[in-house]
Amino acid sequence: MARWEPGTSERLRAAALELFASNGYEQTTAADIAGAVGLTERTFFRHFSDKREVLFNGQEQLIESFLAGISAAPDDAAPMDLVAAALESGTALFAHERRPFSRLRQSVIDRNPALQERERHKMSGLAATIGDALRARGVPEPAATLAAESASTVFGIAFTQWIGDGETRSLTDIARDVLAELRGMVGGRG
Amino acid sequence: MARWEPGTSERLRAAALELFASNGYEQTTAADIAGAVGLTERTFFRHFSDKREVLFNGQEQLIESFLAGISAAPDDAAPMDLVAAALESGTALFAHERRPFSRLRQSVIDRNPALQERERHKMSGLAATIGDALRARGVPEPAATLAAESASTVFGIAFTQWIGDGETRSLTDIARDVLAELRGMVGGRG
DNA sequence: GTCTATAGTGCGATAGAC
DNA sequence: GTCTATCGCACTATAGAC
Repeated sequence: MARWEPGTSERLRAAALELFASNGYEQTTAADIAGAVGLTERTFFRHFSDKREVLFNGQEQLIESFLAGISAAPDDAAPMDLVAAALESGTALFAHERRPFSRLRQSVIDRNPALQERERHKMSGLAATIGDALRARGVPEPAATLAAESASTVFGIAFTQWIGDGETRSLTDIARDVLAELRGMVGGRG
Repeated sequence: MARWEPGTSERLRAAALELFASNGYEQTTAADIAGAVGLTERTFFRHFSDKREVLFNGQEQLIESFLAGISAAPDDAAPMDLVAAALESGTALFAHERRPFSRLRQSVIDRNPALQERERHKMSGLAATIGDALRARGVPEPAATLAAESASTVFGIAFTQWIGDGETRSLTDIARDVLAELRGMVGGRG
């Protein structure tokens, strides 16, 4: 019998989401979350560098998935092809069953400016990492940054649609449509 | 003779930038900044809702300038024409003389993750406001959001170039080039 | 202007796993 | 013995309430 249960971070995250959803983010202290899983505030901060992080940890695989799509693309792929490849791969993580969880989490974030700020920061980090991958493949500036930011923007818009009321399409399908819309809008008629 | 000096916010902002630049953001307390201009910590927080805000207040005219460009565009302008108009107008605020100040301010931000987070948040607010303006002009979704985010991205990339070492072009000229690059990249050859 | 709650840090002590 | 997760306590700064 272990002295400490495994998966402490996961349990803290689950408890945090639950408490944030029912009592509000600001009304929930770090000590409340820790207490809910039988730990102390100090331990909470060992697992998460700050209180917001408890809602944003575990996104590493999202980044990895975007990067995997880029790695798998053919050598002669244009920047926008790499964006498409990254989106195909990155959006595949969001299975239909995940929608209720994503909706709940987003509703918490949408009600708090500090959390929105952190969310933007994370999306920005995603774009930066994609940009690095593109530059590593030889995409020059400013194309690499433009492409990376476009991928992040398309993902964000698609995600918002995906968790929208009554939406049933897959995130991947939505992202394809949004990307097509971007191509049409920027490319124009000519 | 006034009871207190006018331009308190401005003096606090100037003192803050100076202290952040020389001592670091985290090493500078709100009380330090207030003390530097003969005020108390409490007064600092009456002028700025939080410590980071002291570096980001005063960007309202940037937003207004972007919106003015959109308002002035012809009725039949396409979304990307509106992006171009917004950028022309918004970038015009950054006169050459402002470069040293912008460089110093950015160097402070670049050295602190919390400030980068706030910066992203502000850029995000800019994109959201542009998006509102586009929707008000009848641009549908997701084109409005895509265009607004593109404007914000182009501005960000152009700004980074503008404060780069040895750069002499105007921000407006750089933004034009970056926007052209975006058009070329997304539009592709066809 | 004062008072207070909370976020977040630093450090030493403890106690199981190995 | 080492390693690591936890606790407990003291502490500062932010930020908001009064």
